[in-house]
Amino acid sequence: MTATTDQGAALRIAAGRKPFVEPLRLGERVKEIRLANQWTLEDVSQRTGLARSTLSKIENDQISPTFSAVQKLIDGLGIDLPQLLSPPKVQTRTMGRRDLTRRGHGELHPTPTYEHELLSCELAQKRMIPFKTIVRARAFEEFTEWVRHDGEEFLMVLEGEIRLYTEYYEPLSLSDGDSIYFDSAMGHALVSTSEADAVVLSVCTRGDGTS
Amino acid sequence: MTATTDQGAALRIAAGRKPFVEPLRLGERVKEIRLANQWTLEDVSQRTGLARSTLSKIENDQISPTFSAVQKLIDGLGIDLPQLLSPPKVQTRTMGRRDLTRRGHGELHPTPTYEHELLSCELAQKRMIPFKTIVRARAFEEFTEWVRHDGEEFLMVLEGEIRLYTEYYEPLSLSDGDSIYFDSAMGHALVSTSEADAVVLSVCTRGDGTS
DNA sequence: AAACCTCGTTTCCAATAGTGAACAAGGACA
DNA sequence: TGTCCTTGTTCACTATTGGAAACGAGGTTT
Repeated sequence: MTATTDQGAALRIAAGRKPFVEPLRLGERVKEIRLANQWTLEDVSQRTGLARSTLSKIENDQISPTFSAVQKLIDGLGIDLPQLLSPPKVQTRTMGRRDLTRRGHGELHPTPTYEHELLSCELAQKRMIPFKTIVRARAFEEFTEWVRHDGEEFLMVLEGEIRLYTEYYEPLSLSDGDSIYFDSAMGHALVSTSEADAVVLSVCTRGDGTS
Repeated sequence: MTATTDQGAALRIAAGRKPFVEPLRLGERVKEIRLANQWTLEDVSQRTGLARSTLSKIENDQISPTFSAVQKLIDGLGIDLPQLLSPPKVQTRTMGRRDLTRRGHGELHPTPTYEHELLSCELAQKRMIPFKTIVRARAFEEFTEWVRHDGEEFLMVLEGEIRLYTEYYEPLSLSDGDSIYFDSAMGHALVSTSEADAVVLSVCTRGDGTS
């Protein structure tokens, strides 16, 4: 009768991982979305190609839709599955944090070739890592190997002039105010080409958990 | 016959969003996972409570599993749905891209209060959005409402002096070289406090799919 | 090589999903 | 009030899924 008629299977499921099967009020969710858009069952039927009756039963948890039906739903409603499944939108969105760094008050990390100044290091869980770098290197030869890390990097020259060496491209000259965005898994290295050391601002994405 | 028998529905689907229905080789994916763990169909049957035969048919795209079956699959296999759906785990790690923007050659987006210059707009799929902004506003009152968007934002003052108003904090003054990192879902607004318009560099995280 | 496993596929049937039509239950309109 | 019209639910029926058992292809043991 119900959509979750499991009879004997329930026993076997016990061998599985989660003892309690998430109810996953899918129907409820669909209805929510439908009403939020002020659509009637007929409208959704048009959009999804599913019968009005079918939609009604899905919304009332009277049937467990076929996966192909779910597909029709998701691209009929113009949403994606995660959206359909995350029942509440309780995104527990961390918000309201902030972290100020006054000029010259970042955390210093000197290396032979660069002098890094980490910029917002009070904040622990952040998606970007900003830092100011004084480029000491004057020749590509000073690097023993490519600098390389997961994610992406944005870089803007604040002072002076640099030359950006990358693994797959010809070297590039950048002056004060120029900026570049690149995949940082591609080997890269910076040298100053101006008299004084150049200064650049970089922002890297954090190695995230999506992998 | 096949799992993707759509007949007339295809027409109506045209009214929807995506014209091409993602094949979504679900069966293929399941098999992949099964083999990766060196499980036999019987093993998976035990874990999921689905019959061997059913699993076989699912793997060979001979049937479109019921949503309840999919549920049994995901918690039987100990994975989550996104994982099941992202077809290849080869994240096709994009790498080797780059996008140079010379000073003053970004894409201009003027507003009453700000003058934005998008910085690396050639690149489509990127995790950060960098832009330079000339702050025209001189008073908080010029904003009709908080600026607010998902994700996080990093900001450094390049020229002049600004005052940063945020929803949950007292206003903050920032001078040339100062920087700040904050959750951009928190309402925020910038005004110039120097004689000339201030210039700031911002980098936002993209509204990602991790939700 | 015959008997016996194990694994994946296929077959057949019962259970259930999906459909169109019929059915209330409101609203609008005359 | 009575006649539409629209909306969501229920019904009767067909199409499809899901399960137990049969099957066929290797592999192992004897």
